[in-house]
Amino acid sequence: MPSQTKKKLSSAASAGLDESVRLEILSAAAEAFMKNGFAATSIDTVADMLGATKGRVYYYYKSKADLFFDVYREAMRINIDTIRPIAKSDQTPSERLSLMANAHLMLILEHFPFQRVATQGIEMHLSGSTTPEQRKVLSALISARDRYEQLFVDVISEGIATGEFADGDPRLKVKAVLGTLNWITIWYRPKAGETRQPPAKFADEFVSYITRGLRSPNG
Amino acid sequence: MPSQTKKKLSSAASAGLDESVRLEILSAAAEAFMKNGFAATSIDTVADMLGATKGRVYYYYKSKADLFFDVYREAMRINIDTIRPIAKSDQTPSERLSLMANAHLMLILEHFPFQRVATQGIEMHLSGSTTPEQRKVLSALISARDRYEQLFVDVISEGIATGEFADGDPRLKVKAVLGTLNWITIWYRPKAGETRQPPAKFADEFVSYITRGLRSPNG
DNA sequence: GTCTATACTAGGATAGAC
DNA sequence: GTCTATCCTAGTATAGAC
Repeated sequence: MPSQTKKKLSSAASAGLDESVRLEILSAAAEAFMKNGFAATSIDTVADMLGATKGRVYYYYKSKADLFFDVYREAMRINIDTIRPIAKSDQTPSERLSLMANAHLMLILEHFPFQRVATQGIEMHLSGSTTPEQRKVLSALISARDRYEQLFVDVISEGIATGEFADGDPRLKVKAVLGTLNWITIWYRPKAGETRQPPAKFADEFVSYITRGLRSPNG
Repeated sequence: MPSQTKKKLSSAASAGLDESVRLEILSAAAEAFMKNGFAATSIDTVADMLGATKGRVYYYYKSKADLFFDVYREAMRINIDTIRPIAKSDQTPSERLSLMANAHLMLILEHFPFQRVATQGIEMHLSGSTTPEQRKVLSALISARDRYEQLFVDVISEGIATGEFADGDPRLKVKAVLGTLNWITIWYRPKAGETRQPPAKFADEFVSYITRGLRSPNG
């Protein structure tokens, strides 16, 4: 029996349902959240972008918050998967950090809507009015973000230890570094057409600002 | 006739009405917008914080957008008034820039809700659905922000010219600098009680990161 | 000037048809 | 699985009393 229009597949693989549909919804949602923020985005709008109606969205996600959370989770997954190998590679701390900063910047540009959502923050939304299950999800996401930042903290701590980086609190330094980069999601607006343009110009400017900012004066 | 409960005063001074009430509303609004963002903030909430009802707020502001705009305007006013004198003082570009960065950081901490609102951005809200009058206000605010950033651009350009700062696009460098600082409004949450604590620890960390980041390698 | 209605709409969420 | 129809709440904004 070939040619069944893809049905549930192995119920094994499915925490959820049709994976490709889920991703389609996810990226429409990311774009909507990027443009209008969480509160101002309606499920109707997301559905419209898919040429569908609410029904479709609510079949995959039981609430707007869940949808938002899943966008955030996806962003963190991408980031950790990309940056971790660099953080763990065997180069000097300052070499690794340059590469990490550069890669993070590229991730921002390539997955702009997702990264923008990630910077909107999650704590602030749904103040108080969250269900217990959502609280659990929320804290899982927060700790994913912390794990991501920890990759940077570790490399910077090493660099301080070797004397490559200036003394100081590595956690604050990470905030400085990620602030430099994540702020891009606030002021930069990629033209609709241009995905994946590599604006080498500003990548270099930012990365060298960061590495100089960290480097020890007597390094 | 003494002891009139403060009435309209000289109608000359009043673009608006009672100034002190307006400021009270403004700072309650700033706090609400900081916590929940524009869309998720209701006028009822703002009124509650004042121990009043909507009526009071709508007497001073004809829409939520106007209220938001006024918070933003106030933030820019504070920033420009504080930073401009430093930018125009007669010290070396790198001295001035350190002072400007430090002052901007202090402004963030002292007027946290206002600064947080300023970083939420204004363009994004009310996409499309704005009245012509609001569009005018909006573009006035955007140009206030641009004037503020220009203070930094000018100093950095000078510093590049003198060789104190590394070569590169001054506009990008400003984004890097302000990103480092403004990002604080995203991750930092001041304890309810502590206004005006001067966490000298992290001020120094950030300011020296910034100055090293800008400085010419052979400076 | 501030309050208490009240009108009006957008939008989250669900039920049930197909 | 997706759609249509509907419920229901929250929240903007206004009118009119005090």
